[in-house]
Formats: sequence, C-alpha cells, structure tokens
Amino acid sequence: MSRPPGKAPPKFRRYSPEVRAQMLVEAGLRVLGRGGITAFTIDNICAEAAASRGLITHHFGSKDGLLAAVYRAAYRPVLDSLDDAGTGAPDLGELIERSFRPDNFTRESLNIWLALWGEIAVNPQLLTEHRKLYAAYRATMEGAIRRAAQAAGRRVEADRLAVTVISLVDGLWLEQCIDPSVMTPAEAKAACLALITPVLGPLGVAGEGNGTGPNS
Amino acid sequence: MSRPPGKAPPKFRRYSPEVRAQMLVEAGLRVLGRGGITAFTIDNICAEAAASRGLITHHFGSKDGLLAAVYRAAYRPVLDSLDDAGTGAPDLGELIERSFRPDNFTRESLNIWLALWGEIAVNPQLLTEHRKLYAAYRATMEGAIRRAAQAAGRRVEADRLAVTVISLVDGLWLEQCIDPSVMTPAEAKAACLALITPVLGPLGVAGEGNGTGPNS
DNA sequence: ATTGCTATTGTACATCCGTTCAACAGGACG
DNA sequence: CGTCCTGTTGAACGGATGTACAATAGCAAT
Repeated sequence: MSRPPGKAPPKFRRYSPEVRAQMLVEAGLRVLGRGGITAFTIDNICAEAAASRGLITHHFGSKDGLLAAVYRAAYRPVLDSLDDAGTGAPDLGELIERSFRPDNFTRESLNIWLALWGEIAVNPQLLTEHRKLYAAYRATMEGAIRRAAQAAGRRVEADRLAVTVISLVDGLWLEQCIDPSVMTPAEAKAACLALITPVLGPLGVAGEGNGTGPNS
Repeated sequence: MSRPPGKAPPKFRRYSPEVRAQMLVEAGLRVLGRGGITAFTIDNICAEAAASRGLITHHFGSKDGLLAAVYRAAYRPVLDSLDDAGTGAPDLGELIERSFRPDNFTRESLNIWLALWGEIAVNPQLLTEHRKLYAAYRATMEGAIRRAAQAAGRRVEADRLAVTVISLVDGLWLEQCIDPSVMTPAEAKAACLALITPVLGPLGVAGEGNGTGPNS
C-alpha cells in the first residue's frame, strides 16, 4: 500500500542519544531566544525539536536537566572565542573585535542570557558554571590588557581594568540588544575603543576609523 | 461572640482603588524580585498582597495590566534620581554617586530588571516606555558630561560619550548583581571613574575614597 | 434603618504544566 | 526468523495557572 500523497509523517525517528540530546538542546536554545524563560516548556521544546513529550525526561531526567545543558551550550561559543586554537591567546584588539560581532547583537541572544542569568539566582550550580566562564574571560582579558599596556609602554592595573572592560563591553551589548535603535554594533565598538584608548593607547583594530573621522 | 484569641483573620479589607492598586504593584515587585518572572503568578502576588484571587483582574484587567503598572513603578525611582527637585540638574559626579548606591546592587533588583527587559521583547508598549526613560537618562547624562568637560576645559562628543558611560554603569551593575563576589559597589564606582577621568579629568565626587562626608 | 454602590471574595472552569509509564518500533545479533 | 535491547511514543495524572462570575460585605447617602 502506497502512502497517501499529501501526507508523509515519519512518526518514529531513531537517533543516537548524543545526537538527540543535541537536537533538544538546540531546540531549547531557539525557544529561549524566541520567547524567553516563559516559553521554555516541554510542549514548545518538543514541538520545536519534532520530538514527543517524553524525550526530555528520558534524555535529561527533567526539564531542569535540559536547562543546565542549554546553559553549557550557550557558554561554549563564548569560551571558544577566548582562545585561538594553536595560535595562542588573542590580543586585546582581536578580543574586542569578536565581542562586537553583529551576530551576538540579537534579540534572541538577549532573551537567552536574560533567562540564564535569572536562573543563576535560583540554581546555585549555574552560579558555579558562571564563575568558571567569568574567571576564564577575566584571565584572558587581563593577559591581553597587560600585553597591550606593555606594547604601549604604559602602566595599568590589568586585573581591575579587565573587570571594567568586560563590564563596558557587556553593558554596550545589553543596551544595544534591548533597543537596537540606540546604536549599531560598529558604533558600540567605536564607543568602547573611545574609552579604552586614553588608558591603553591606540589598539591595532581592523576598521578602527569607523565613526571618528580620518585624522585629528 | 468574642474572637478566639489565637486567630484574628480580617477576611474583608476595603481600600480605595488607588491604595489597593499600589499594594498589588508593590507585592508584584517583591514577588518579581524574589523569584523572577516565573514566580509572577496570580496566586503568589495575591498571597503576597494578602488579597483574594479576583482582585488583580478587577483592578488591572489582567495580569499583563498589573505587569505594565509594575514596569512603571520600577522606573519611577530611576527617573526621580535624574533631577533634583528645585536645585536643578545634577552634575556628573552626583549622577555617578547615585548610580552606585548599594541599594541598587541587589539580587532583587537584578531579578526585576531581567524580567522587565525580557518582557520588552514581547510587549511593544513597554519598549516605548523604555525609550522614554532611556531618552531622559541620556539627556541628563549628556548635559552633565558637557558641563564637566567645560569645567575641565576639554572637548568631547557629549552625546556619544553619554551612551557609553550609561553602558559602563549598567554593565558594572549587571556583573556585580549576577555575582556579588566580583566586586563591591564602591569598587565598581572606582572602576567607573578610572575609565572616565582620563577623558573628562578628575570629577569632584564626594566620598571618592569611601568617606561619607565630614561630620556635623 | 434602609438603600444603593462598589470593593472584595472564593469558587468554578478550561487550559496548560511537568512527569510517569506501559506499550511500541526499529535495529543488532543469533 | 526470532529475540533482546533501547530509543521513542502518546496517553494519563495531579497540580498550577489565568480568567469569569455570582455572591458577599463594608461604606456612604438617604
């Protein structure tokens, strides 16, 4: 018996646990990006992943288990951007360049991080994960700042300055994601550099003369 | 019949609509601060306000109506801090001083703002409100920066710098609220000033070294 | 006191939530 | 062809959620 032409519903698809887990994590990420933590429900996620309702419990134990996995998945790209595979630690200009890539400046990523930060307050395990990422971010930034200061022949408190620069980058990201009409990612980067260069001297950033005019 | 001594439940309390509305808004604020948007439910809010389940619908039409009111209530203190009653516009040092007051640096206020920012994505009306506040904030900051630059005899792009300084302040606030172990509010203020002074010159900020002012 | 107005209450209801679980389907191996 | 094994399904359940609504209780005016 041939299948009716209009409908071809493959009701049963079998994947390896790793593949299926990743499918669910990515679906969770999309759902979170679209509607925030309120939309992060079993029904929404499973519909997004084209899976049945029982699968999240089966693969992650509970919805919170999936959320923890989503958390780690959201962190990975950030961690990956912190070190170049093989070529060593990125310098400050490169670090800032990456931070202001337009793909990060989306409403989706804002929704994801608002939800995850909100969960930190409830789930202490996530706070631990957050600290791991933050420590890595801070150490990388501190090293980059130290090298930049040395190259410019300046003395700075690299450890404190690292925290400040991270806050500045995140703050610019936050404001721009909440209301994109405030500025473009390129303007945000220029604004960031405008505050850093008086302290560290000019950085060799590609496309630096974007908003500030050709010469002084 | 005299009331039993152990229990005195006044089941029926009557308030004017304005008073009751404010009670519900404040209860909503507390609930939001305690558990984020997930805890913002009819049952939680009414229990917190010691009111019955029907009251939110009666006074605000729906739960979203209450959330909009909560939104406005959360904005008011920020707006109030932007101008001194009678004495004119605050200067830059005063503005920064207020931004880093420890009462703002709490998990509760973080939860509130994470929830509200998340709602902006869904409710366009809230985006309009947000822009009103941001415009006021930005204008005040721009004026303060322009006066500070003039006093220091420096030339700056006050409009762009205002956006940057706001982002820096908010970024420091965000990082510190997510994980208070990163720094204290006083350190956050110092870090903020460390990035601003190279551009604008030293600001006459009261309590720059954590002195609360002379005795009297 | 009586009446009218309205803030308030608590139940009812339809929907949605997360989790459990028995049954099922597709390979792998003999 | 038969038999495990395991990923998958979808119904079922108890509980929570937002709203509607009829009944109730205080308060002011008469």
